[in-house]
Amino acid sequence: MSMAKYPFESIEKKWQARWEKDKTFKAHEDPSFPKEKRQYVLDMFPYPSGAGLHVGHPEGYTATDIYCRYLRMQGYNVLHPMGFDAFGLPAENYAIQTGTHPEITTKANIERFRSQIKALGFSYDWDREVSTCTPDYYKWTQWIFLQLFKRGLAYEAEMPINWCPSCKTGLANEEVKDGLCDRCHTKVTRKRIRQWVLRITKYADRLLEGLDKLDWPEPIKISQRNWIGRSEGAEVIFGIDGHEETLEIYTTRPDTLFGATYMVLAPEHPLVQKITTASQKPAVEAYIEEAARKSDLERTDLAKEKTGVFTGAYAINPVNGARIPIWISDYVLISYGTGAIMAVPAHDERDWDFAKAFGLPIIQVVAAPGEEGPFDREPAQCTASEGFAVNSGEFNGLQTAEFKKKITEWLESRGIGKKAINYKLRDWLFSRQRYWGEPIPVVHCDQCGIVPLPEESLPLLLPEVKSYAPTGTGESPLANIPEWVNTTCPKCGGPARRETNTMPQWAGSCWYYLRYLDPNNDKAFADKSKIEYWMPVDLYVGGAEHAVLHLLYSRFWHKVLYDIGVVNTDEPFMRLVNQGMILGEDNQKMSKSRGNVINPDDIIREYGADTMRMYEMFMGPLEVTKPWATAGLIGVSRFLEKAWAMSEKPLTEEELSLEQKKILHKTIKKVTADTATLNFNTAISQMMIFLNETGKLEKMPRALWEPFVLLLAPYAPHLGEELWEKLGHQESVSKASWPTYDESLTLDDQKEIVVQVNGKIRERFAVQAGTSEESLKATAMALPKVQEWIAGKEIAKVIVIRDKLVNVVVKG
RNA sequence: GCGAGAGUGGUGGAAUGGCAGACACGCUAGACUUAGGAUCUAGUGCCUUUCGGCGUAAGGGUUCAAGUCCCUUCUCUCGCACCA
Repeated sequence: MSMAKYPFESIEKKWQARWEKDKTFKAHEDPSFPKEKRQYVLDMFPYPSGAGLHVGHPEGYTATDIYCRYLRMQGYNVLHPMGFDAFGLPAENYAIQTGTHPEITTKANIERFRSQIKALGFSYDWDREVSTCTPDYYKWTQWIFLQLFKRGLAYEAEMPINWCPSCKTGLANEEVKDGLCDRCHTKVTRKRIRQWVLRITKYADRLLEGLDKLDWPEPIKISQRNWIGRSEGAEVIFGIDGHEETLEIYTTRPDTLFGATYMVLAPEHPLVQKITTASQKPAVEAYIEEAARKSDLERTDLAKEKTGVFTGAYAINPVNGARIPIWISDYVLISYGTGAIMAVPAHDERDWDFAKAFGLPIIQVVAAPGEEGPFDREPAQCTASEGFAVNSGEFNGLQTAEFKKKITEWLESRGIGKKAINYKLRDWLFSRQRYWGEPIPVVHCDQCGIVPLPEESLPLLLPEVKSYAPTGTGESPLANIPEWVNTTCPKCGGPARRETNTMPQWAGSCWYYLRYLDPNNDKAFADKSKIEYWMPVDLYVGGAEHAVLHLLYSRFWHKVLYDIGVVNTDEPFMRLVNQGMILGEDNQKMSKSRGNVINPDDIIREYGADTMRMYEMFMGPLEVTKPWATAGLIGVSRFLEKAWAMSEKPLTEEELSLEQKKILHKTIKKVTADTATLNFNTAISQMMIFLNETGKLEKMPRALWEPFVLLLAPYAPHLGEELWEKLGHQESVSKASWPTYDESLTLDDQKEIVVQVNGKIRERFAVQAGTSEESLKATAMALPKVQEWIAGKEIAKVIVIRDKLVNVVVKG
């Protein structure tokens, strides 16, 4: 007899319609749930691309969905929303090509995404859906910007920035990877342009410290720490021979001051023009020009030889009065520290390379512990490690750490230096010269300067434009609409011009988790009581690619909102889990060009959403990168068919046998523990074991089947509902209680004891659980096999582990 | 270069320091049936006729006992990358 394919198409359609109609998963701020019985479980919302949902999306979404359904059945009030990160370049680039308004494209894409997501049966509260591109949403993005502005955290600056010639917009440092645009992989160039910048550096320390209390994957925390890149050192002032000006440098190794044999300024350093001697001027100017032309990629190419030019000027080392040449080189960055360094070639790899290239002197000032001189010759190699001081006058012999402290004090007492802290983190370049983003709500007034729009006037709507093409001059297409640009100053009423830059895509996603709390509020971004009720987010699941972008920006905004007093915690996301990437069947990243893309729609059509969901969870641990295998999907599909077939068998009301109770309670225990810890693959495996063991039954006892259906329901929610209904229940299975287990029924009363001789398994025997060590030992020793193996040998000792093993250790 | 993570059957993957390979795919044989990605039964790490031996990237160590802990090396993946 062939097994009937279970009718997933009709079942899934039926329950999706039911959930929608009944608003089964609508979340209410019900005060009867105590704080610890409320959970905010958040997915990273998708950018609704034209390509539709990718198999990667359902992975994280299924994980949180199973977890949420489990929590609800455990008596939690759960907030589980979904929305769309809807501003962004692809829709705008499409608009440039076709003239279709990005809003139209975006809306269509959102429709498609929403229906694809709904087809997977996730238990979102769809009444809370948000899109970052709607005016009622971006009104509050603009409002937050105004709060940043008022606190001096948003400022205008004209500075050289990362410029993507293809996207025709500026990029934040975080959006540049290997010197290429993170989005289109075009080589990033530098461009000097008027920008809006957010003072994230002011929060560097708090962003760093806040990490300690977060339950986040350690690699993500490390990435953020590295990105912030806090370092402690000293600023030291060098005199310049024949000049009034002084040269300030930053170093983390003030203990190597005596080893400074030359200085290097970034080509852009303002002192360069002043100190360059007439004879060096042509060479210096040429070098500066060349450096300016280079892309960041060319400039930071490690493989390349060090380049540089002597300025003709000399600095005076404050510790010993030495007169040392001042060079310029592009290996020194204008944007870090003071844009100038003292070069200690003996103890810094970069300086060493430079000194070798230009024949500059190298003086050893740090010796390894135990190293014996002489120290008066040029060292054979560069070492950055710590040790004790040599060639450092009165400081000779001091350990590195102590020397650092002493010399910093020494410099400080003479007013020529001080302790200093630096960060790699730069302020966040926040403006984009593009159309499809939130307009920045300020005007430029000749009388009043930069004037923020009054909060009551928000949202400042994105106007219609004739052409979406970037001007390429560093201004957005908005600049081409005089009737929009020309306005009046809200302060003095005089003529003023609107800001034509827009915000980056990150702006909307910085705070969307707050809007879900109260998505229709037009008085505030969210009502305080609702923030109190749900925040912070208990579990946040998404891809690791947002390690430093979204997750750092969000934390920054959240801290600002906390400082203003409008949110209740200074961190938004307490626990973070990264789902691993799903590769193609060929073990390569899925991509159109490789032709290995799996479309979720096809899988759902052929196997059903429950199979799709469950297979993605069965593939392996959530956090791990793993390849898709449609062959493996069949195993899950068979399992669900088996479950369906089981439900077709007659139901009995008889008592369970002890064996049946045991497999049931073991299964409840394992599935409960593994679902709570997001170990879905092993939970599914246990459910398979359950069905394998009970599958032979001709009739199904209700007491065995009902709890199993409850366990299955979060994983295969449509089938779960159908099976629950077939059991005679009126209410949704999601309203039922999670089954409990009796610990004593999960334990075996017969144990197999392994007998080893010298650690090798030689025999086994069965025994009542809890049998004493003495008894186990006696039984084991008496076994003929064991006797054979130990014959004629001296017994050194016998290790006995209750319920597990006996290991006889023999000599000879 | 620095940092993080990972290397287990033909495949995806299981294993509080205590039976390596659960579960699933695939494969082999058989049953049942006709064509349903069927289903059911048995088997399936390698070597060996058996006894047994060997096996978790490689090598060493700790331990009665190591996939698991420690050291060295190799390979792969992902971040960061002249930040002084």
